[in-house]
Amino acid sequence: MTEELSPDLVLLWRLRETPKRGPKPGLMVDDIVTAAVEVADAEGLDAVSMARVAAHLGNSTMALYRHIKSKRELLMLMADAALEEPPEFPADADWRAGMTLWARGVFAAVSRHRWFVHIPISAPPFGPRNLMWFDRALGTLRGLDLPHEIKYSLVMGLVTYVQGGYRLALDLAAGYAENPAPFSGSYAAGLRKVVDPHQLPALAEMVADGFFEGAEDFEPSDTGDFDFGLSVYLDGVAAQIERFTR
Amino acid sequence: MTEELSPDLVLLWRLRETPKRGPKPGLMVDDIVTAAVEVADAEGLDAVSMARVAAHLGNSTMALYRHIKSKRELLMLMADAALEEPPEFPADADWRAGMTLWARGVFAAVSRHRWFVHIPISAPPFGPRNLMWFDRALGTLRGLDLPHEIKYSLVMGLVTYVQGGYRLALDLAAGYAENPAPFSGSYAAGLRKVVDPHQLPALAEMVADGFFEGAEDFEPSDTGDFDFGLSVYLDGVAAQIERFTR
DNA sequence: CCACTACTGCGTATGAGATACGCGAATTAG
DNA sequence: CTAATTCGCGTATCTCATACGCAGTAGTGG
Repeated sequence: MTEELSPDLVLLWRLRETPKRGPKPGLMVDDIVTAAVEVADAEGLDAVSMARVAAHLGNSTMALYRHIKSKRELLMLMADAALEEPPEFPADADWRAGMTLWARGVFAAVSRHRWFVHIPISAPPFGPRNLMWFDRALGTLRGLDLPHEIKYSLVMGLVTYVQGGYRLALDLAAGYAENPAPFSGSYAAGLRKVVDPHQLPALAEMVADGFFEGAEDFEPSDTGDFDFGLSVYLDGVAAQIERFTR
Repeated sequence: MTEELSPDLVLLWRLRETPKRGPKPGLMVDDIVTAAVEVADAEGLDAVSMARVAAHLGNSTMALYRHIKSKRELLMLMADAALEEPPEFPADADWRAGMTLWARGVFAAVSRHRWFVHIPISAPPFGPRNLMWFDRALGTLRGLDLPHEIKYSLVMGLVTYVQGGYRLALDLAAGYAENPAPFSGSYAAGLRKVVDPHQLPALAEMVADGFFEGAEDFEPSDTGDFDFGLSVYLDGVAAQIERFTR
């Protein structure tokens, strides 16, 4: 019954037993991942090439392939490493406080590793850190008498919303930092030029009222907008909980 | 006062006037974008290289650069092209029906162009189609006496949630199609091997109850999960509307 | 202590991809 | 006609991921 474990799983959970024969490895998977994370933190995900990571380690490019099958695998490992350990959640917090803390925790981790949101996802969460965060999110609903399926869906929604929101915020911030005025001076000025009140009535109304005027600054530290969005989702969660527990 | 328009804007809105001198162009921006979209539809976003798109058009690679400054620009144009025209929304629908229709419309468009969710966003929405969809979303809140800022935030939340949800769903489906059993047989089997009840109590509980057992199939046609998430968010919107209008 | 075996690091080579640069041909304004 | 443009595209450079295989190393069984 000791079924074969998949290579991805072995890698993510560092389950490979150290070989008896052969030379001592001068390099470990963790070293590679750490180096890749450092490169990404400093210069962004695009700067993470096998050559770049190897140089950061003082090794040659091809040495990495002894420990990692492909760059895809490296990215998968980075995605787990970026999430760090989730913080301790107070046991007495209700679900809403818990989810808010959870979102802030994700924000803290992602802020330190902004490239996280760009790693392509191709499989359900499976790394140790990913599962830890998933567990903590589920944990906020502990004690509530909800079907597993509802809990799961509510948490998946939370994950989706939080990651989507951070991705949008960070992308805009990065785009803005790189090119502060993509559309002739300002977003508002650009909109005024192309928005036709007949074609886009609702938008035109906001433009006319000057709503976009001050909004040049897309700093993600400006979490006000994001927090509001989160509270909207949490209001929805509250409604569902009420519906199911009454 | 005729301020200079930015190149991106000119390109997105096709505002460049046709030059008087020189040979007739045998190629237009729209041809290139259409070809790129066809390639992406058929073989995915990774297959979209300048060479591939040019070959699809029967032109040489470098010919494209006469019309497009960089691949980034091409992707930007593709992102707008993928969104097609939004459908007509019934005028008598309330905001909730409107947002639901909106989400379904996005789903329909994205389903035809699954690569859409992978195009990196680096600036606020500005293409004609993007603004059209944005306007329609704002339009669902017409007639409600809400501050612009609240409407804007509610719509941004909707966009975030819907795109995030589709991205997740499509990525998992793609990953599953490519590698149906990434973790020794099944997700459930893999989880059973690595989830420690002391480390991950909430998750372990679900695993023990067999919750993940049947969930091998990550088909995005399975919109039930997504619809539920959307309804959660819309419940939140309802709560906000109630708070602000009464 | 020796041969064997399972490993290690890494050099070389291949093939794709983006894109700078600039040439020569086409087209029209004056 | 001549000069001003603008077009298509060939050539070349640089960056990457990665297949392949060699040579050296450390336990192991004789």
